[in-house]
Amino acid sequence: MKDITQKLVGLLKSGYCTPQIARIAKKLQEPSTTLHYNIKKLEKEKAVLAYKAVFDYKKIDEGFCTYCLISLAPDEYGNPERIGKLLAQFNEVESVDICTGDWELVLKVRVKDQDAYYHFVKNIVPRKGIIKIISLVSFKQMKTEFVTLE
Amino acid sequence: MKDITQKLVGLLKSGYCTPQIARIAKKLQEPSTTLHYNIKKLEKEKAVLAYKAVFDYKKIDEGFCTYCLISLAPDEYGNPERIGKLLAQFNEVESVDICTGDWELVLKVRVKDQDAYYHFVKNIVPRKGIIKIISLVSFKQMKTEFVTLE
DNA sequence: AAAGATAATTGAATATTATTCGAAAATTAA
DNA sequence: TTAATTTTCGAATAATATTCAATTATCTTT
Repeated sequence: MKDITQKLVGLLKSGYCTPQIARIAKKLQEPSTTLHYNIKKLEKEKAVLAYKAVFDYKKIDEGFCTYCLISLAPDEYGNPERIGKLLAQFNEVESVDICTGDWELVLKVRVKDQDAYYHFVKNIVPRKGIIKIISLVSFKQMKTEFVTLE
Repeated sequence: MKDITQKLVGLLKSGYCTPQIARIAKKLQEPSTTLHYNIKKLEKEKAVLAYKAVFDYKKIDEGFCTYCLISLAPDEYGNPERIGKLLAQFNEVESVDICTGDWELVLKVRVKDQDAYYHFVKNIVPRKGIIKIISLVSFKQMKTEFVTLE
């Protein structure tokens, strides 16, 4: 049997979706052509970056979620974006922010379990420029990507 | 003129989208009916919570983003979910996690600017049960919701 | 204020796309 | 091995997005 699921999840995680114009039109009581026009405008302005799926990550083997607070070496202060860009490339990384304060980078990371996270931190993160990492492990996700769980 | 944009953004932020089966079918070189079946299966299993838009938040007046680390009072340790649930209800809150360590709650918050954030923290967060809040302000978002910026 | 330019709204027609259905193949259970 | 269940997939249909052209509204310039 083909296992399409993995590929499917991979695509839907960051794209390959589209707005439901007819449903929105009904909801807002406006002609669908008007909504079509307004949606295309948002897209043209690049206010919309993507249309995507939000998952119950436990069910797609990404149940272990952490916030990763990263301190950079002083010689990296100049361009935290270098390391940020590097970390953004990993599929396990949901978000990368360059922040104020003691931790110059904040990541949100999703992996299968603690072992996978250990592997992530051990092999992937300790690149030169990173001085210290604090991991805040999520026990329970109550809201994600503006979507409330349960 | 109707200002549909606000309502539109509100809906697309957490739903009212759908997968593009034909496009996925072409990409994966599979019949669209097979993909349809597999997508419906994911939905039935509730592995998919929603289909939604990801925005360039600067362009929809939510350019100010922070991570909010919250310490709870000892008498709230028993059910951090009470406060979590409460905070999850705000539109400004992208995510709520119950975490290990010094901060029992971690929020991701999006508002227009620093003033709006001050208002959020001042009026909304200081509910009984919350002892301390640390705000990590994002200077630059390099990746959000699995979508890379730029 | 007026005139012209630009942007937004909308219905009708068309093009795409999702969905249903049924049959066959594959997998799993007994 | 057989029976039950799940998955694949083509053909037909239903639903939806998109294009187009005309009208209305808004903004700009004088």
